[in-house]
Amino acid sequence: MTAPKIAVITGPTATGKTALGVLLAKAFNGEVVSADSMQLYRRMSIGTAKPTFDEMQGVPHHMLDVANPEESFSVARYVHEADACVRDILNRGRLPIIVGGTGLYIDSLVLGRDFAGPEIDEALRQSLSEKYDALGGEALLEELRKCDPQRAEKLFPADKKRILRALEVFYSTGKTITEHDAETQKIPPKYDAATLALSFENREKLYARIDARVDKMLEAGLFSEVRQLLDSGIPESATALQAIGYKEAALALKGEISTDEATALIKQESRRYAKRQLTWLRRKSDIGWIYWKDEPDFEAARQYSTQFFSSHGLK
RNA sequence: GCCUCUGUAGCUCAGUUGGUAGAGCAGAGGACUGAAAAUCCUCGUGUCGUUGGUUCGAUUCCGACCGGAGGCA
Repeated sequence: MTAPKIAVITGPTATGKTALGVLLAKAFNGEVVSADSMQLYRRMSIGTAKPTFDEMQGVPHHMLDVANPEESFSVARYVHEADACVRDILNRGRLPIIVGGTGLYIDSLVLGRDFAGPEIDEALRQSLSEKYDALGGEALLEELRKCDPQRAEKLFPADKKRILRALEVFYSTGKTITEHDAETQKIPPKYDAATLALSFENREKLYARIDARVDKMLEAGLFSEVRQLLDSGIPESATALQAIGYKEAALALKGEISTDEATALIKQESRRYAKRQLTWLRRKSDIGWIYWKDEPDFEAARQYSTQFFSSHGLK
């Protein structure tokens, strides 16, 4: 039994993934499955550059608007729901094209990762968090060292999230996260993905494009979108408010920083985000990279992509 | 025109009682298995404005010049 073939289009933010995804979906009888940790929230469209109705050009898109901003989402839930979409598309004889910039989501979906434990024990997470805040990172890292020295070795005291998660996995399943990871690594990839990544030949071009897109978002009404979210009473701790553009706009709306400062911050954070995305992607060897020179050249990309997908057995 | 202050890393500045210099920010690189647009780790050579002088040795002291800020006329 061989893994079903699917396509993936990824790359840092503002490189034209959405447009290329639609273009290829039309060429390959495909449907788009978004892999974006923020576009999946409803009422967050401008700041997440969510594809508009026109941009979709009739191509079905999945995993957009599947959660409310006040909900907390997770990779596990993404894999669960996105995988159902992918199977459904395959069953209907069409090609699933995963489009997005959230590397962890893409990898987890493609590899068919199974996450440790049935559900998050919110009470346990909460108590560990309080303990971390009270005793400090070194103390919790020491606690982890006693049950999972290998994992503790890799973590730094300040990495609260990962220390807590490692402890959480051990306390709720009795198995260390190291053991769990080793087991999931043995599982063969669930899908045979042909992965394309978009970027620019030089960093300045990418950054200029990001800056320009932020300006467009502001013109399109990012601030009023954020205002509406805040007025709807979503908690400040909501994952959705960690989105770049939203957290900074929220600060400005509360009067803590000026709109100019917010704008500059949004641009800077977006650039840093793109850098992290590149770091994530660079370690992967089996990616077909498309580097734009000045502007995206979708005709050239279509040719390259068609060839790339064909060589991976997609048609 | 005169006086005072000032010119050190992309930016803001510290410092060297004379032995060629260091922070924050910016930036770069990396990690990443249930918050991932999140979270975390690492990385600082630059004609110390230019040019003369003093000195074994000057970015540090002295002079001139150039640029900036303020004050007096």
